[in-house]
Amino acid sequence: MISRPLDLLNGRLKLRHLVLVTTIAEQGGVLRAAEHLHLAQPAVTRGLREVEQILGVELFTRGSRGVTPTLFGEAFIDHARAVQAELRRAGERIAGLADGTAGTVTVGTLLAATNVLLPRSIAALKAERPGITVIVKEGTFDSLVPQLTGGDLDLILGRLNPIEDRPDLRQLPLYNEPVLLVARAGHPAAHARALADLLAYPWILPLEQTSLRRELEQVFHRNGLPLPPDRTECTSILTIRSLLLGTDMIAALPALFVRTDPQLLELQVPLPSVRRSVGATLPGARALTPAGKVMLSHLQQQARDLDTGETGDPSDAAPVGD
Amino acid sequence: MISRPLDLLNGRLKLRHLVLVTTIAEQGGVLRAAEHLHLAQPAVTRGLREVEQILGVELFTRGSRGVTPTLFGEAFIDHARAVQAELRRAGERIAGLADGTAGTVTVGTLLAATNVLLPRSIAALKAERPGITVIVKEGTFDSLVPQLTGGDLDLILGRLNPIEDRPDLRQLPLYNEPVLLVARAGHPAAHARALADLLAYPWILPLEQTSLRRELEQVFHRNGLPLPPDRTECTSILTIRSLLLGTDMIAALPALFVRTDPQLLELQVPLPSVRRSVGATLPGARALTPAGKVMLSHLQQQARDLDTGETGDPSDAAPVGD
DNA sequence: TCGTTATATGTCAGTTCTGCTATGCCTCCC
DNA sequence: GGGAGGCATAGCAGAACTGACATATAACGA
Repeated sequence: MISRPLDLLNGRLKLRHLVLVTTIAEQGGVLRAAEHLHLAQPAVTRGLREVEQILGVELFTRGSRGVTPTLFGEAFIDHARAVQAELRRAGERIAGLADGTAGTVTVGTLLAATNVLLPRSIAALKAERPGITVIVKEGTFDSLVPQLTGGDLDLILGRLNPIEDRPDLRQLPLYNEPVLLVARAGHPAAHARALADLLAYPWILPLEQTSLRRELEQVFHRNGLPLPPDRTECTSILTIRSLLLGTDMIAALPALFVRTDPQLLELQVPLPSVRRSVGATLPGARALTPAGKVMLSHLQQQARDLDTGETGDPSDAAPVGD
Repeated sequence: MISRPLDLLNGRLKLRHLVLVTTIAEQGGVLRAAEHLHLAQPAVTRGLREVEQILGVELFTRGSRGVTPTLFGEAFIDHARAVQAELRRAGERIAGLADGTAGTVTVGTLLAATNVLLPRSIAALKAERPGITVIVKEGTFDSLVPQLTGGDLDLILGRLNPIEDRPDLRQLPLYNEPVLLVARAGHPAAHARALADLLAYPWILPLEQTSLRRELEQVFHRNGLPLPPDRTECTSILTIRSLLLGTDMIAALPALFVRTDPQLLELQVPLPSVRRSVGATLPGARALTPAGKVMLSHLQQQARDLDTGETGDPSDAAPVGD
């Protein structure tokens, strides 16, 4: 007596059958369903009989004033509605992913962009597309690149590193932000003008894996100076700031950190040879996801705003290469 | 930039497309999917392109060692799987409803059958088809009939009432169970042999709407007796039992109540004219649901057991236990 | 009893679907 | 640089699907 559980995926059942059944149920009659679907009545009747034949049960009892669902009809209508709802969701999801209304963008960030550019861009993105999930992963360039090529990251944001040896990456400059030497307000070397005058103080340097560190080492080297003997290596920006405020330490930090913090002092020793271009590093092969594109466009917009806000100072034009 | 949310129910998308996509995803390649579906490879390729054209996005990136889902592919595959799962459930549900593996049966019950027949039948039904939900509604025949014809009940179980005036009902006798006069063990009238001897005691009678009440009145009438002057009307079996045990009241009850309760005493005054047939009342028009049919078949089986058990040895109509 | 309302059935034409075979074009791997 | 594996494309024939029209049938109500 127990029949086998009906394979509805063998091709006989069509989606139109589901639409048909739910429409008949909603309209309460074959005729009304027909006009609602812009069909002639026999087409609807036949469609209904097809479904009933496929299922092997009667879905509606035909009355003289329309049709009413049977026990099976009630059950099947539920499932038919569920399927259609699922397909509607699928459509919305695909459309959302395609136009960047939904989706996820994962941004790897170096120190440079995290202070102003990234928060502003996220805020702007969220204002326009609340459906996009943003994930931020902090790290060094070397630790983020494998995640980028592996597909875990959509883009890396930060001071642009040389990538001549990485043809699978491409870079997109966003704005220029000089690196400044920084100390607390009231630091004894506040008015120093030469790098040599700062050697005696303790320094906070970036980790050796970072390109900023390498560039700083070159700065000392070109000036014929050794690295400062008293060194702390640190990437945690909160730690750096506390150290700066609590001691006489000196650090090299992106300009936007300093200029948004009244307790920090910009020293008058420029670092002209340090690359100042901040931008996004993207995978060369893979195309950006729609959500990633939207994020990138906001990054570009916010970067433009930063640059124009900064044009009062004409001294920072071209990045220095080597 | 925001596209309209993709109508996937306009007839272009087919269920086979969904199967196609999930199979390709599972098999990791068009070719493997093709052989898994017993198709040639071009058919699969074309089907995939159809879906992609319908959705307007690429679902798989074609590689040289198969295909891998894109962002959209991942999303769409989820929904496609959900749809297929829903249809599988629909198939199981319909099949279950059709063969009585699932579903609901709602039984209206009068006093008579509730003690032994119904519990046993429910137990047997549940043992065979745990998926069937059983709902029991107690009431008088008159109150249950509208629910039966209205579709709220599948059948009414109990002492059969005359229904000559109801052509929209039909009855199915199940077994015979006499109505006995009952009192507590040790009742002063324990050995009375005539109805007249019992008139002086207080009686519990069924409500006036019930047919048993009418038949009892006829019994008194035929014996030339008035109704007992001291009367309580009650249908609650628990109340009746307590009253019987705690007082000298007399009641007319189905035999199976008395014979399964050692504290109750069967009086030696028979009621031969009271109908003894217990059965099911069914709607004449509507067909029984599958679950209803299964319930009815168990009722018939259990009724047969009761009848044979009673012809062999009337004393051990063992209760189902509780 | 006759019209009204609704569903069922038969027939038919155009279109789409669905499968196939044959073949082309990549990319990776010897 | 030539297989081998794997996806894309073209063309085609038969099956099915999908729709319409005309008409039959059933139930209800005035």
